[in-house]
Amino acid sequence: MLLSKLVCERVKEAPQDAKILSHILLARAGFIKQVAGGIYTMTMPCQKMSGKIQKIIREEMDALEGQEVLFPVVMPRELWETSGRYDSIGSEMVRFRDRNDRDMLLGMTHEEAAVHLCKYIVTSYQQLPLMIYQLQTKFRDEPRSRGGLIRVREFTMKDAYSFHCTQEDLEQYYARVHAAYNRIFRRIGLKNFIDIKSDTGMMGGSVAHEFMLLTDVGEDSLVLCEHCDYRANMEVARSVIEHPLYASAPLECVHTGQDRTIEEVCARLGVPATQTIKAVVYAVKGDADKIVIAFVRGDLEVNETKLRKIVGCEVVPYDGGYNDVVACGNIGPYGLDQSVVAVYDASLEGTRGMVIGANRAEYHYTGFEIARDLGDVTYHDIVKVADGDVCPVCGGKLRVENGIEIGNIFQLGTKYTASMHMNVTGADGQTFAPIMGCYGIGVGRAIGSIAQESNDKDGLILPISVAPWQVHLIALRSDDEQVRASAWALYEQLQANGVEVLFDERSCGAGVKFADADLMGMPIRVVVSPKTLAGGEVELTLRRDKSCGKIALDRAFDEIRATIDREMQPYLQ
RNA sequence: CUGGGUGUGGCGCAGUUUGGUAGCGCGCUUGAAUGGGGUUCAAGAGGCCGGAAGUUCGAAUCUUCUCACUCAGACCA
Repeated sequence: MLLSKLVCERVKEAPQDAKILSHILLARAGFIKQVAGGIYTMTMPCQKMSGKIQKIIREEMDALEGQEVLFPVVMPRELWETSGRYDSIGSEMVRFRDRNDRDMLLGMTHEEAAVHLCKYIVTSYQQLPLMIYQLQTKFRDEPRSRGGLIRVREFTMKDAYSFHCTQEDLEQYYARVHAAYNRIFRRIGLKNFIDIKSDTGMMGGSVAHEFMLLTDVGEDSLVLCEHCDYRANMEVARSVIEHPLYASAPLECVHTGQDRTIEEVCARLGVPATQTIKAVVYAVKGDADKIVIAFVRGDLEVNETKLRKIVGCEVVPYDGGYNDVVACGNIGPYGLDQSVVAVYDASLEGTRGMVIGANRAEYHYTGFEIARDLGDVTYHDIVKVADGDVCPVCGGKLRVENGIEIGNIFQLGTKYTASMHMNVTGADGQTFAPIMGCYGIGVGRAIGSIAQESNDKDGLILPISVAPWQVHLIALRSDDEQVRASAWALYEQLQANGVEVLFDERSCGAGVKFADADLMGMPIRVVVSPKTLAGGEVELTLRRDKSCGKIALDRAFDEIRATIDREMQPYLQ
């Protein structure tokens, strides 16, 4: 490819709206161009990179006996009603009507389509296990896209669905996919990634893992143990809560004035935050009158994902102002309005001598003892793990880090096969609903992740396994007849022998060419110039460490090929 | 959805307070010089100032409405 013809504008200045490094670099290198919020055109280099990532994914999926299919992007409402998700998924799913006024939608995931495909074809246990997968554009109307390719509304995704006779078989296969995912991410050149236990969210199911690239700009919080291999998404992470026990005291109503926050009340009463009970108020989504109050120890934070699971519906922070139920912010478990749903965190079990809101303006109770004053209540784990907490597995210290989700795998169970009545006849002649797993990888996000992780001050450093071109050939002083002839000859020889070359044959200055090459990040740079030709040589530089050497012109092709082979080694399976 | 910000040649921005029909840098075109890290000089091309309505003799600038993008939060396989 000739750089002069490539539709890919490199710019010095980052777009105003690009905040994170991967976005800035991909935009500056001309790999992406925004069309609308969260919607991008990928230029040729980016598309080639996407293709190489997809190829690696295909190889790994095929090695798991995956069958590549292509599900439709547009599906009718009825298909999604069979699983109940037409109603349960919110406005992130695009719905529209076709010309016959029929309700349609854009698929954001394809469990329904996968079951639809298999339920009519797979009727015997002898056909299981099987896995089907696709690489396809997904559209999700994200409430807030951001970060260049990291979080977009339209993107290419690999999604895979497996069907099994037994849970054991699923688990065995799941482990194989797990290993394949590690290979995929390693082969596309990611380094600092891990897998963690995760919430199953709208997918349903029980066991799930997310693959996370560790980076400060990650949107997910991860809890990692420094001593053992306990790793979990903040949404599901647990920790051991220390239990300071305070002296028992009679319940007493005290005036606390305008003090409402834990800090203010603690300061006034001279107690530590661990001796208070905090009330966090939520409204049930879609039913503004229904209120959920989460009670946790004063020093802890509520994990809304955990809370959501316990109350069984969506909750959002309450902002309806103060009223009889939400008395001036002084809310406490004692004498609480019976109309609210109260959820008690496990950190409160057995506590005594605690300070709580009095459900009355300007007053708190002291000496609250939950078992004595409230009787039997059910405790749940609804708190957020904090940095430095104690690991629930080994007692070590937990660390909180940020990560980008680059892939996920779920053990779905029979949620879809059962609701959609997929029945398979077993060896015993009885029918059963197969157990499913599903597995996703976002291709565009992988590109963003590579850009985020692999770069230096001059630009991208693309792993050779996914770089759009293996070689960035530069002719310096292309007005020089000898340079032009040699560079073109080398370019044609490389191309003719299957080496992917981006050829900068423009007549501009050396600085411009080097800057472009550094920014675009091809792994191997070859320079032909009057200087190198004077010694009968060309120059070969590796982008990753800028290590540079001269090679004889007549051996250039072989050297380049050998370098490519050597550089590819770490990325082969 | 809540709260901020921004819309002016391809890109990054100034001009808006105090109305008088657009300016800078980069990029682009042409020519010359230079020739291993975004080089220099000269000459050009390119914008109905996001959109609509209004105020005014006159609007990028003032008023109202609207759209888009964006940041923080909420949300999220």
